[in-house]
This record gives sequence, C-alpha cells and structure tokens, in this order.
Amino acid sequence: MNKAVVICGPTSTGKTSLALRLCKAFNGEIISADSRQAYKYMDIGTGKLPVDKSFSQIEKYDGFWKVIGTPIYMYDVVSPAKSYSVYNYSKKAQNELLSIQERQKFPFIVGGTGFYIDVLTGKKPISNIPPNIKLREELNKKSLEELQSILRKTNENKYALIDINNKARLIRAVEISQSKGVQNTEKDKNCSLDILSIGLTAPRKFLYGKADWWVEKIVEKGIILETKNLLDYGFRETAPMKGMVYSSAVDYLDEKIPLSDMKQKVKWDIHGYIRRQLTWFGRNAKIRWFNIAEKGFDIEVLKTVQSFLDGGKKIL
RNA sequence: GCCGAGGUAGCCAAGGCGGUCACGGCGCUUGUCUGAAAAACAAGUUAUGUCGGUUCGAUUCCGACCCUCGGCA
Repeated sequence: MNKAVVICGPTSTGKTSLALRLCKAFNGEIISADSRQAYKYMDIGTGKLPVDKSFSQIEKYDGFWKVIGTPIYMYDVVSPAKSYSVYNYSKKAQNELLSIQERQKFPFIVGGTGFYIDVLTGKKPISNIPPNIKLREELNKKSLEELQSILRKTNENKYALIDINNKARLIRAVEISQSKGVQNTEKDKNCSLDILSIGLTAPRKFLYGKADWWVEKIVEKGIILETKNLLDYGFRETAPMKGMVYSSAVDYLDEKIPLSDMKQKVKWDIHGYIRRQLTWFGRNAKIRWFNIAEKGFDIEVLKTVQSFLDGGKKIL
C-alpha cells in the first residue's frame, strides 16, 4: 500500500516549514490542504508567503509553488472569483498525489483544513450529488423558517438531525433531498493510502501568541496593499474575500474601522479558527501530536516519519 | 480647588419611578460538520466602585468617600 504523511494542526504552527525540512530528508513533495491557499493573488493573508524568512527562494507557477526547490501543489489553483469546494480540491489533489508517486517522490499532505484532509485521505466520504446552482439561488431567497418547513416536508429524518439555524446546511439538505441520485455513504475507494498523521500544536495561549504575532507581521508585509489589489481586480464580492483577514482589511480600506481595530478583529477571528481546528482534529484519534513549544519536537517528528517509512521496524 | 458627566463581568454596554433584577455585543470555553469549511451554525461562561443610612427588602432612593472623563481655575 502506498504511504503518505499528513502534517496537520491549527494555523501558524509551522506546518509548512517543518514539511519542507522533511521533504529534504525524505525526498518528498508537498500537497497543500488549505482551502484559502488554493486561491491566486492571495499570498500574504493566507500564509503562503512566510513572514519570517526572505522570499528569495520562492518560484511561483500556475497551480504550484517551488519553495527552496521543493514543490508545493494546490497553491494558486483557482481564481478568487470561481466557486471552489472540497470536491474540486480533492479531485485535483488526488491527481497530484498520483503524479508524485509516479515520480518516485514521497507525498506530504500539509494543511489546516481538516475537512479537505479527511476527504483527500479517504477518511470522509464525498457526496456524489453535485450542487444545483439554480435551486440554490431560489432557496437562498427564502427565509430560515421557509427552508425549515421545506426540508421538514421533503425529508423528515434529515430535518430531525440538521443544524436548524444553519441556512447553508438547510439549502444543501434540500438540494440532496430533491436530487434524483442516492447519496453515497461509502468512502472514496480511490484513496487507499497508508497514512501517518502528524499533528502540530501547543498550549492555547502559545498558539494565540503566535497568531497575534503573525497578524502584526502580515500588516508589515503588505496585507493592506494585497487586499487593495484584490479589490482593484474586482474580487470584492467573492467568497474568499468574505472570510477572515481579508474581510477586515476591506473594512479598513473602506474606512469603517481604524487599523488597530482591524488587527484586533483578525486576531480574534484567528483565535476562533484555531479553536475550531482543534475541535475538528481532536476527533481524529490517529493523529500523533507534537508540542511545538517543546525543544526538539522536530527531531521527534523526523524519527517518527523515519520509523513509518521503515515500516515501523527501525527506530533511529 | 470648583462645576458637570459617569463608575454594571476580562472589555464595550442596555435598563429599571425599590421586589430572589440584570438586554445585548465582544472575548473566553465547549461543540456541530458528506460539494461554502479561514465558511456556516449551536451551547456554556462571569457583574452592579467603597462605606454607611432609609426600608420587610437597595443594583435602583439618600449621604460620605474613592476613582475616571470633560470644562473652569
């Protein structure tokens, strides 16, 4: 069975820089598992550009970057104006996975979007029912109560289980109920990988501190200009611009809030994101956690990966 | 020093003509997740500046004090 290593964990734990070192050691290449790093033109605010190193060893290509010689796939694969989902991600990422294996390289799946990782590695099934854009537009005009009543009529079982106030979920549930297909519940058979999951974390306060520091840095590195450029390109109303970091930068550019408020807002947004990531990853009992606040954690990771590649027989 | 405004959770804040008071928001904590996932949604969490008076009962009324912010000096 083919092997792969997953490096996951909350944001700003140094997943990518550790993965780059592992790639040098184990002849590896990286597949990013991050829902925002997939977007073009969003480099600073999504953490693609490191804030603590020189940028000189980065080469950007369409659909991947090369950082100190190591390719990172699934960067810059889509325009912010395009709709993008876990489905699009997993299809393309799976191809990248195969081509890495064909080149006799070792794949490291690295990122903080747990949903994407779980679908790519086959832990979670992906629905076979595509979105119905027309239906969505129609349903989007309806109120929460109307959507609830529609779902109650079409699918009572689903209604009993759903997040009753979550409009996006209600719409999706109606969409599935009204489609002719039968939703699959099986995992994706394409991906039968032997996975080692490495999780990077630290005490909560340490993570918040790292995130806060990162926010200060991206302001220095030009997040405001990057956001302004995205607005100039006409991406104001796109999905990724509504997410954290960029939405606050837009508010600042619109002079709705001062810079200090913008920075605080982004920090709090990231804290919440870190919590949600930890909740998600916390359910996966297979993740082997390493505390980045402890000295020498990277050596431990290296040993763990080595042992995994040796089939668990040898320990360095 | 005088005049005015005010002190309600970690922060911002609503309110009550006295009745186990205590709206919100943010933060923080815990969760949910099958084509939006850095998204969307849910639950939990803590409080009336200090001392005294009136009263059956004070967060609310009265007094003193302390502190903050304006203005005058």
